[in-house]
Amino acid sequence: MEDTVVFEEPITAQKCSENLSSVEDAIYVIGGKWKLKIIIVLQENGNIRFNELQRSIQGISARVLSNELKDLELNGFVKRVVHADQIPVVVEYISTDYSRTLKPVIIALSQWGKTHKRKIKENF
Amino acid sequence: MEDTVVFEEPITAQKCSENLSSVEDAIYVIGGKWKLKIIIVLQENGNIRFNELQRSIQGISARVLSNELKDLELNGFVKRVVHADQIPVVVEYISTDYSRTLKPVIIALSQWGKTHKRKIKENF
DNA sequence: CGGTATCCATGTTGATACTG
DNA sequence: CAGTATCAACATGGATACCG
Repeated sequence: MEDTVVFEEPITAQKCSENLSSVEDAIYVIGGKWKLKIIIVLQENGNIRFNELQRSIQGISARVLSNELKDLELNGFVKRVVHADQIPVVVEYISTDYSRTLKPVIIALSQWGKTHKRKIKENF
Repeated sequence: MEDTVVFEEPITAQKCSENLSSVEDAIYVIGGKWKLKIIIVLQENGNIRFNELQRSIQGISARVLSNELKDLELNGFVKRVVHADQIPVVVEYISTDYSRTLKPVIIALSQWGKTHKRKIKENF
């Protein structure tokens, strides 16, 4: 009548409202069209400059990127580093340790996205 | 020239653009403020009616819920079941097997959200 | 280069009312 | 109950120009 082995966190009814609120919190900070993408590119590159970053992310405008970066910085996912010793001043963005805690989320999303794409292709 | 053991998908530079595009695909279908929440509630309940669902999801309006459900149905995450034999007609929404493939994503987001909330509290 | 300011088009949402 | 229609309010986003 009962599973003897629990191999992964099951989605139980009790857990679920908790789940819901945690997922809500997560979506609140890393949701939206761009945030995770920026975080991924930043993790890929170690350090990257504004225009380079903009070029890396298809379709984002300077204004939106600028706003997103401010947001991400406030929440501790990104660090803005200014090299004032160079002229013209060089600004670099780097990902933080905290942004690396998102790795499991990124992996899960990436894997799901990959199989989803496969599924979509099969249906045509 | 080939890895003999792959123990977890590492975030490497080569993998990353692939990552990026997969995550993009995922966000495209399950992104936004409501979709994942609806999916979670549906998975929790097995079957649930429209107004019940609306009450379960804090702050969503009937119009938005209706649109989201249509979208989710189109993408195979939700099934709309009409019990025409009852008067007035009862409509129930149930989650599909395909929506269950999102379990790892939900778990990852939920766990991250939980520790994030903890972190935020500590900083005050 | 690394942004910001402004304007404007478009999209999204909320409130309310209404229907079968 | 299970939505839909309508309209107004607001948010978001692109385009362009501009600045230090």
